This record gives sequence, structure tokens and C-alpha cells, in this order.
Amino acid sequence: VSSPARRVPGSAVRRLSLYLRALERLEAEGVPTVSSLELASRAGATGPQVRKDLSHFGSFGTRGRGYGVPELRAQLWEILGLTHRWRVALIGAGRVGAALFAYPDFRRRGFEIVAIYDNDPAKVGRRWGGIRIRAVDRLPRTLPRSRIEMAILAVPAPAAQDMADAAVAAGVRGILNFAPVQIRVPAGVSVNHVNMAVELESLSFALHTTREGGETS
Amino acid sequence: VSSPARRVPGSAVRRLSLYLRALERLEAEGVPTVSSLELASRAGATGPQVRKDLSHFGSFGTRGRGYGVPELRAQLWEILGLTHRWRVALIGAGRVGAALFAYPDFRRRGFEIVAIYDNDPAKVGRRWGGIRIRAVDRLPRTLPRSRIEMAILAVPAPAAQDMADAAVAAGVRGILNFAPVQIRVPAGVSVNHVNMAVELESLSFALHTTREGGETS
DNA sequence: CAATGTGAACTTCTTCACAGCG
DNA sequence: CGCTGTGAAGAAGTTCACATTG
Repeated sequence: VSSPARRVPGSAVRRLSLYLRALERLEAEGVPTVSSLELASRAGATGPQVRKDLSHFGSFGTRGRGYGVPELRAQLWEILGLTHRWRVALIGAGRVGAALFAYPDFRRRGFEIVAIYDNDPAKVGRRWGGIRIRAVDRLPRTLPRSRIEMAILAVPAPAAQDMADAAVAAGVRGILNFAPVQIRVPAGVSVNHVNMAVELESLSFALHTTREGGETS
Repeated sequence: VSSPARRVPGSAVRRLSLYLRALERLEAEGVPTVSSLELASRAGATGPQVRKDLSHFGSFGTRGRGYGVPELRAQLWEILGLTHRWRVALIGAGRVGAALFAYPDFRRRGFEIVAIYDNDPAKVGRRWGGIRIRAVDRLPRTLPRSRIEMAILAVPAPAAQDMADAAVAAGVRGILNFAPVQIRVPAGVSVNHVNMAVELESLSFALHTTREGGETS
């Protein structure tokens, strides 16, 4: 059912997230079943694309009927690895860190922030939702014993690479980087970048270039 | 010099942002000249890719020498439309909005937040850096006269589409959406999505699937 | 001689059309 | 009969090799 599946385009995986969100809303509305077309329209994709994306992992629909909403939701949950409870460290307790920490879907999706680091002495020792903020220079010592699997980097650009190195040295295998720099990591570690500057500038480009615009990312 | 350029891949434009950032650092370091290879390594790309991306817009280098750092920086600045001062509305003054508002590169890049909206009565009337927060229901009346060109949507998911509609009705041609929903806009309006959930889940997928990982986005 | 600029090969992703099935 | 699942066609983007030039 949840298939190993060779060679799945990264863009397809990202769309699965969008499908998942749409399915959650459908389920909340009590809709029992969706066609690929209906799901696509809710998630901003196309019918064939939904079917192709899903086909990388198996057959989840019924011909002539569509997909069972709760069933498909559960499948995507599984495929995306959300059944696992991910232990996450938040590195950087500034405004961005605070916004992330307060993000409600976090916990609901199996991501559990179990450690917070910051280099501001005024913040170290404070607690966010029961978690004590530690000094970043204690990261190499304290992080390994927390058995963290992911790190969220929400530090200023100049510090990002160092923090990433420390996290990787401490056994982290996935990093979500909010700093506007490209992070280098050894093979075997995954990095995803959330770079607001890039998005803003590509928007600037679109508006500046065409008098037409159109959907972009 | 700054060329019209047909059919530029969106991904190439996004990389230009990364090159720009790298060039700014190089300039700060006083480096006068870079090769495509050196620039690529700083921006997380490859030599040929840098050259191809730039070639969509013209010839900016000197053979045997490389690119003049300040010159290329200025060119990218121009290409990305950053010479224009973009008038931006921030819709949603919660934690995400606050983090964005405090983001220093904003202003430096020509993005000027000239209006802020929120639906929380406790926030309406307050000032952020001299800008009064207005009630969202006044957006249709007040936004058009601000001659806003872009909107940053930092509202909860259920409100996002309505706010987008209102912004578009008020003449906004570009939207940067932080809400985890797909926004529908008429042709002629550009939307970029920053969806943390998608990034987290694709990271979850990568870690869950392979025991190898690797660079992703 | 070093490094750009670019057409052409290649790879990857998306779209399409339709066979297959409930 | 409707809608899925998928191989095959097509489009898009990336890599490569090299001629070109200061």
C-alpha cells in the first residue's frame, strides 16, 4: 500500500502536501469521496496530475467513483512520513522562531519541538511552552542526547552555516532553513530552504517584467 | 542591457535572487570580480547554470576574466525589478506579520510597507513603525487610494481567499501568500506561496523514505 | 589562456489519450 | 457510464562541449 517507489519528483511530493490539506478540509466538510478533478481544483493542480502523483505510490481510488476522502488522507499521511513523531530542534528564538513555534499545525502533523536554542543571553533560560531555551554554544553538548532528527534554522544569515554544521554533527538528518543563505551539508542530510527574499524578488520580477502576471509558484 | 527576454524559467529567476545575495556578500568583502564557477559555489548552483541563467538577459561577463561584482549586482538588481520602489500592504499583523515587518532586507530591497491590516480589535489603531493598523473590513475602501502594488498575506487559512479577493479588487497585482491554502486569482495577478507545511512535509518524506537524504529544494 | 556565451544533447517533469475497471 | 491508472508524447529545464574572445 505505502510503496517504496523509485524516483519520485520532488515537485510531486510537494503537491502531496497540498492534496493532504485539501483532503483535511473535505473531511471536515463531511465529503466522503472526491474525484481527481475535484481534488485538483481544491489544491491548485490538474486532474491528470493528481492521478499521476498518486500513481507513484500505488492505487488508492475506485474507478467510476473516485477516492475515499478519509482513506486517501490516511495514505498520504503515511506516505509523507507523518505517522512518525519527528523530534525537532528550533535553533533561533527570534521573531521567526516565535512565529514557527506558535504554528498550530506543527504538533498536529507529528512535529514536536523538543529543544530550543538562542544566543541572546536575555532569552536563554526562559521557557517557551515548557521548553527551556538553551545557549547555542551548548548545542554540541546537549543536542545529541535529545536524539533530534530535524532542525529548524531561524537564525541570522551569518550564523546559519555554523549552526547547520553543529546540528549535523549532533546527528540531525534534516534541516529546514529560514536564513537567506545557501546551506552546505554533507551527503545524507536533507535541506529545505524557505527564502522569503527569493519569493519577493521573483514576484517583483513578474510584476516588473510583464503587464500580465499570472500564477507563479 | 536589461533585456526583455522571452520565456525565462521561473526557477532561473529564483536563482538570480541567490546570485544577487552572493554578489552582495562578495562586494562587502571587496572582491572585484567572480567567475561563474566561484559565484555558483557561493550560491549553491553550477557554473554552466549561472552562465545560462544570466544569458537569458544578456552578456554581463568578460571572457577570461569573469564578472565584475558591483556591475553584475547592479544588473541583477535591475533585472529583478528592484529599482522600482514597491508599495506593499501587509495583511495580517500576527506573529508571522510581525516577523515579516521586522525583516530588515525588506526596505533595503525596495519593498516599502505602507499599510497594515488586521481584524483583531485589540490591534487596530496601534502603530507599527509609524503605520497605523487598520481593520480588515476597511481594506476595500482604504487600500485603493494607497496605490498598493503588492500584498503580503499573513492571515489564517480560512481568511486568505477573501483577503486576496479584496486585495485584487483594490488593484493589487502581486500577492505573497503565507497562508497554507492555494489562492485563486484572476489572470494578470501573480501569486507566490510560502508554505512552511509543504517544506516540512517534504523534509519528512525525504527522511522517512531514504536512509540517504541529499539536497532537496 | 582562462572563462564566457550558447546551440545541441540529454534528462526530467507534465500533459494527454485511452484502455481498464468497478 | 464515469473515473481511475498509465504508457507514450510532448514540453520544459538542465547539462555539456566547445567555439569564441578579451
